Amino acid sequence: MPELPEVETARRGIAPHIKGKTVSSVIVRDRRLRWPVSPKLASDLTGQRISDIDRRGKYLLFNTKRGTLLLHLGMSGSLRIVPKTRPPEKHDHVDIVFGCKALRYTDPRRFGSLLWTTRDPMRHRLIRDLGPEPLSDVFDAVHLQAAFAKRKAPVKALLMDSHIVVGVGNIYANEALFRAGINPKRAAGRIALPRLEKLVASVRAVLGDAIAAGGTTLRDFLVADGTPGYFQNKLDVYGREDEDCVNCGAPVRAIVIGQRATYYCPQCQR
DNA sequence: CCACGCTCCTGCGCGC
DNA sequence: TGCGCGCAGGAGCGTG
Repeated sequence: MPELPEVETARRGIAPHIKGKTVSSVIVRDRRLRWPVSPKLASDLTGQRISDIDRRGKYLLFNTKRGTLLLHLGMSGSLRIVPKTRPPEKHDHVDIVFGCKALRYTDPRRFGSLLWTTRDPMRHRLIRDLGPEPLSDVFDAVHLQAAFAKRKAPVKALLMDSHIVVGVGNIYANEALFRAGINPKRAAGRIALPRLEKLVASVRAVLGDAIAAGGTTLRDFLVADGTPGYFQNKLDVYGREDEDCVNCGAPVRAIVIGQRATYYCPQCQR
């Protein structure tokens, strides 16, 4: 499941291959994604030059003079640079062709999306109301304090709410709360400022570490596939039910919050 | 405004 | 070894 570090790694991986390049054609083999790929996508995109690739939360924004392609990898989406003649495999939904190379979008579970917009992408309804980037200065304890005020929902659920802060998926929410020593069930509105500061630092550290790890394993190009891959062996609690807490040795507990698997140390996290 | 639950989908792990 | 069941999960959206 691509989370923000994986999306950022994907962005950095593909950008050198397509920045400044002009789309020669678009092949849509399977329109079925979270929202059906528009029949007009090919004509909208063909002939456009990709000026740059931005990221907002887990959305990648492929900017052109005429409009922007908003791309979300969903749960199982991935992007690869392939020779345009490489035969497609199962779940290869879309090729965006640049000369002899193609940017190939693959998505078995079809939770991803490709949307074309001619308006200011920052005003697009999917982008407009997103919370701050977790690695920016806007994301700080005071912001969390305001967003959490009077909220009784578990802090983990709100930490994963993209309207409060973008890019913190299930795995990193678990990890950040562990590092901050905060119980994931705790009512968000009942966490004092100093602990929110610790949470902010933990979110930054967890995501920053993962991006750095992705950067170091970046090969000839990139992937954004399944699990955190390169980061997997650095997980302290996620997926470690009944194993020893790396901090105190108590067994890691697994519960469900908001229908999502939640792992924490009942000793270290209060 | 807020809380919560439903939904989409397929690969994979597990139990038998 | 094979089969079938159920889980996993981002995030938009509907409901109360």
